[in-house]
Amino acid sequence: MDNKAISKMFEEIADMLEISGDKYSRFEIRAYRAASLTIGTLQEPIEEIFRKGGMEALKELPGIGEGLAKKIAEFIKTGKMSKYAELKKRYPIDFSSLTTIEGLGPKRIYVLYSRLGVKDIESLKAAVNSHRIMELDGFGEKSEKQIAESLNLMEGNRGRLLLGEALPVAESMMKELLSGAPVGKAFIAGSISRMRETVGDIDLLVTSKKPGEVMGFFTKMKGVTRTIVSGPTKTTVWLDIGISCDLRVIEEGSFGAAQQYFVGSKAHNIAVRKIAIRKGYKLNEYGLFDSSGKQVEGADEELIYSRLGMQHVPYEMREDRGEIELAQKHKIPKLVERKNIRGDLHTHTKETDGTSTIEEMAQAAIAQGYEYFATTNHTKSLRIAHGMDESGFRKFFAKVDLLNEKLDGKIRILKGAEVDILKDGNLDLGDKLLGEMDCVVAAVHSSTNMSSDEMTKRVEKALGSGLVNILAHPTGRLINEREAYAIDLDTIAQSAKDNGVALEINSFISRLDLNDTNILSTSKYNPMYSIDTDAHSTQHLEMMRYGIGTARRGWLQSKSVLNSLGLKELMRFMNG
DNA sequence: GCCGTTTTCGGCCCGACTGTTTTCAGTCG
Repeated sequence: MDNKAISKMFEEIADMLEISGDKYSRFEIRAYRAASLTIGTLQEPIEEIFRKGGMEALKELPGIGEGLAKKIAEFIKTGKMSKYAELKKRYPIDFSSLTTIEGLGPKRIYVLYSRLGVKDIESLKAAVNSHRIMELDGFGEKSEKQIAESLNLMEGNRGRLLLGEALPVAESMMKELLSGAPVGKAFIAGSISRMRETVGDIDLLVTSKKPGEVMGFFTKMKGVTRTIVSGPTKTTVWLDIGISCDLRVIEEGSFGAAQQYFVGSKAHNIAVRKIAIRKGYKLNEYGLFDSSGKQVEGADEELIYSRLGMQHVPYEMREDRGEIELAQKHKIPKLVERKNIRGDLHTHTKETDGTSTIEEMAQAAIAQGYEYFATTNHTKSLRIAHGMDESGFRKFFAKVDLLNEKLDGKIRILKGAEVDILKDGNLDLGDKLLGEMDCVVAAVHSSTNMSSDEMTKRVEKALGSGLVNILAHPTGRLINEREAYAIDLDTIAQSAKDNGVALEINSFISRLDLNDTNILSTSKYNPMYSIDTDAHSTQHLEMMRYGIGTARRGWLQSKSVLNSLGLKELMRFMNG
């Protein structure tokens, strides 16, 4: 994907312009940084956008105009960006890695380069070891030590964590703060609150009249390995899980404004603050202020949006992807919620690669408050997961029948399978058995490196079989591990709609597949979506919230969610 | 370099913390 490369280049161009001392204004530099943010957080490949819509489509992206669109097009077509190359010749410095060092920005990196020849991490390490950094203007003993520490930390840095890894940690920290420190309200903000699939740091927000005490408690909490910065309102610590955690302490009267500010995203906030300015206000984390400097809103987030003529925006939508305009028109959709979910349609048991029995899964699903759930074990060609053949399924289903009787309507277990879509598009179980099942989930698990054309045809054939109800993890990606396989989701979404097949939003923390942008882009075909956990144990049923978060990031409403239907309507869809 | 209910020029989001330059620039989010 070129997105990362282009985003990095724009950021480095900004860094180089900043130290060049040339005629460039700080606003021009800011424009490059804004564009870098836009492209870096884009989840559709930029070359795809360019291929479909050309220069015009590029210019529709926030912060991209004529000039930058040209540079992007140049890079997509030639693999080079002349502006970047020219500057790089003048400054052969690896800004993108050096700026990851705590306390180093372009200006100080340039000092290190011109005085000590530092141009990458290796030469920075050498400079630290020679103890020559502390002698430089603008540096001192502390700066050198901070750089040394940050270099050490780099080795253990895990980068962005999965949402499903970070959120439970944030929740337990929140609990510890509430029970041990003098705090009133407490709130998890940042990308976690927006349910982004990966998380770069944890942002916590609390109200307190004794900020000093709160900060003291916070820096000694479980999992905190060192304090990075510490002031009266803001403290940053490093956690043993390999990311940092910010705590902001504010007063009750500013809680809503602080929420608005720290939920983000940055792009959303900048857009909202511009609206505030146009209306004669100033918005910051302490409140909304009129031209005389008087606070007119602050405690309640909803009232801030309302004062700006906007509807309250659900956290998951705050990415500056069109939600600002919807909020101004009061047309924010009512997004799907946990309480709409009436069952889970993709789960496994011990019979294949799960670790819980069907009885345990049933009890756990009852505890979730579900009306139904589908047990969908793997089929025979997936040997690694001990996939079952026809006789295995028949034996298992006999057991399910007995259990359904025993449960006496407390929950309905639907008999199903996660059937492999074979290389030729055929399904990995006999039609007769598949036809008898309540819920057939189909998935690609093998031969994933075929062309987009072949893969699309393969999956289309399966969807057209009349036997499939749900297409599981449609792109096959594993976050931070494996790219999506090549497939044309537009064709697949249309085919799913035509064949009465639901597209899965797989809630497993390393999958989240479809992802938010996939949902946004396939919604125009109006297919149904099924938010499932792919649980391999009873605990995994808890992952439903990540799938719901992803669905909400894709602006999904419950009317498009298959498993928000009651059992009767669900069966009508399955048999239809 | 971007952008427009201030629309083709003239603005451009806002504040906290740190180290070191005795008054603030650089960095960060």
